[in-house]
Amino acid sequence: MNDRPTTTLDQVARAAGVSPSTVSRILNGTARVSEAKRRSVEEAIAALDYRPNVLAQGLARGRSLTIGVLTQDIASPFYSESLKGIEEALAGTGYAPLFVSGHWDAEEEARKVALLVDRRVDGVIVLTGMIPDDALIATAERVPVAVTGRTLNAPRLIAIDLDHEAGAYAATRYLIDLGHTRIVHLAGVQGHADARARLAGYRRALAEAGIAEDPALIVDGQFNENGGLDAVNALLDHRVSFTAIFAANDQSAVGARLALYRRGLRVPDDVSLVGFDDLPGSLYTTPPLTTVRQPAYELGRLTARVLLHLIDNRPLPALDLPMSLIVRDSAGEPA
Amino acid sequence: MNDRPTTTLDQVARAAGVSPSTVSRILNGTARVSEAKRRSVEEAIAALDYRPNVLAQGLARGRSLTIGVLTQDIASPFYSESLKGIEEALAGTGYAPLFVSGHWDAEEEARKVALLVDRRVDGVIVLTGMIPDDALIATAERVPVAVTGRTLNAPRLIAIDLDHEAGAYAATRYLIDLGHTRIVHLAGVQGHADARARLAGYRRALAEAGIAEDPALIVDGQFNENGGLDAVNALLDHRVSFTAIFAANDQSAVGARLALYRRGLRVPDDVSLVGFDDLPGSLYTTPPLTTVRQPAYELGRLTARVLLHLIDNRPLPALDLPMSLIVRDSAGEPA
DNA sequence: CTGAAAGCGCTTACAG
DNA sequence: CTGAAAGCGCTTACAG
Repeated sequence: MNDRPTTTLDQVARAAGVSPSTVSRILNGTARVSEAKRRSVEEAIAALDYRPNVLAQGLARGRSLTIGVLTQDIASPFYSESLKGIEEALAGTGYAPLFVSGHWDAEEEARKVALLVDRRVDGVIVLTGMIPDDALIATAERVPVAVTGRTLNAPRLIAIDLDHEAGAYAATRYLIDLGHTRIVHLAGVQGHADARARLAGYRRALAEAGIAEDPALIVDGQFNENGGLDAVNALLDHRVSFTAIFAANDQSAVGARLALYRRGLRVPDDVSLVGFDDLPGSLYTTPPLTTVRQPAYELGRLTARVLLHLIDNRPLPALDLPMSLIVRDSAGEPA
Repeated sequence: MNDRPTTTLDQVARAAGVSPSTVSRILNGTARVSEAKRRSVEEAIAALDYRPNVLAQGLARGRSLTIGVLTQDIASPFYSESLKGIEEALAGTGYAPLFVSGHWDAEEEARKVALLVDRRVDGVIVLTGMIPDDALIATAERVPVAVTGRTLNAPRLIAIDLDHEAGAYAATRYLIDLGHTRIVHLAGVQGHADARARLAGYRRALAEAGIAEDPALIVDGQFNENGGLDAVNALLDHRVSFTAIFAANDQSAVGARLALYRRGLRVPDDVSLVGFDDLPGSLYTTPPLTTVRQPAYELGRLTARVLLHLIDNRPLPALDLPMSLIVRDSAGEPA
């Protein structure tokens, strides 16, 4: 039942009284064709409502016109912005993105990448993830790959990273300049390179300001709302004193904000809060969140562009994208 | 540069000393094969690291093993939950979802659907959208389609809708039972069927309670944060009196909440607020949002399942999914 | 400019 | 059980 007869190039050729080769040439603008034939082919195409079979084209040309994209969670508020950027960069190029999710599991990521390769994608984009470098290098032997969130050098592979350490430094430094010295860091998931880099930036800012690091102030926020909520609850339960929180991402900042709200602590009057990412929703938290903006959309767009260049063997564009502190209303001077 | 030589089925056949047909049969378990040949083929596959070309399989079998999914915005917090449900339902079936975005523009949606058809997807899922019914019915002549957010009857097409009117009724009724009579409705985008149904539910609840409808209380929230923010600001500027807000979706509720915050109005002490959708983030707003839960994830999963059944001509599962009021902390009795 | 032919990498009746 | 052959719907050297 699945098949309604689709019209094929051969039928068009017959209807127009020309050879299939000619139809193909007209379709692809791949050679000069007499006006008469062109016209009759175009008429036949219109009359039959012919649309080329992209799969068949792919098989014949040796390229699928699809770009595989490994994200971690299709519904992630952060990465979905990057997906949007990828969509945008691919629009009008003939390439379609094929999205798969790895869920931060190295094995699942590897399986999903294999699935992309099985479908003969013309290039692969990997949005961070836990998949080991070697696996990436190995797949780059079959197909060009562009990966974000790590530094890596290999043939047919290009890695784009942002300076998370610098972003975290700027955020922490901002709080210090405001007068805070008891600054909590809601750390990200252990093992994530981003989480490590952000912690390092926090530490560097403290050290530079001559503020001794207090291990009690570095807690696990798990990169999500619930992690932030639990961590701040625990801090409050243990009567740890602090005047500011630097969260490793906006989601954990939002969780922290709710914990404070529940205890009757005001932001920023009682506690200052700074996040990381600048999710679309962070503009509308109460109060709007001061945060480090990661250009997720632009990152997606750039990564896709770079991959296209890599596929066509063209010289690559510049790869630098800035992190920037966005000052809104959630941080102020200590009470 | 794009092509590292990939090993083909023919090479496997040669290496194993059998015909290509046999290799294919073993790959697909489509016929009995002698143990000896099976073994040598399996060895050859392992030795050559052979992976079938899914595109070529698709061409030969007349099915692409991909399901086209038209969403409106890949980064929408609501629809991305449905995408996740679709992913989940398709996992392990051999089908891969191909996501495209229509951006609430009927023409773009039609173009994107055409793109899916060009790629010979085996089925199409349309997550609401503005594309007209006829267009959907026409594409159903080429490929099975499952569409959400509307009611429609046609061959090879199945429509799944939720009862938005009932959900809105429940929300409004809840506020009325709490004692509110001056209830603002932050309406959704004009022309969206969902928006109309939710407005209707609001009206029915008022009418049933004998509360006269005040046109000044029905304002445009545009289904997004900024719309909710602007609308509530305008209400406050014009000194319209109200004690509660029923927003047509959570995003506009969040914007409304920020407007109230900025004016120093407390939620729920001064103004009660109820949303619609139950986005993942609504659990973490301050205060956590009372809202009507739309089972977005389950909807995506069900839609994908139904489509698979349609493709295989199997009897369809039940299509009902409930809306439910989730009571959290943003609504209370009027001051 | 244009057609016949071979080929892309598979599958699947058709014979044995 | 298994192979040779034809076919899926295109593209692209190769000749004219």
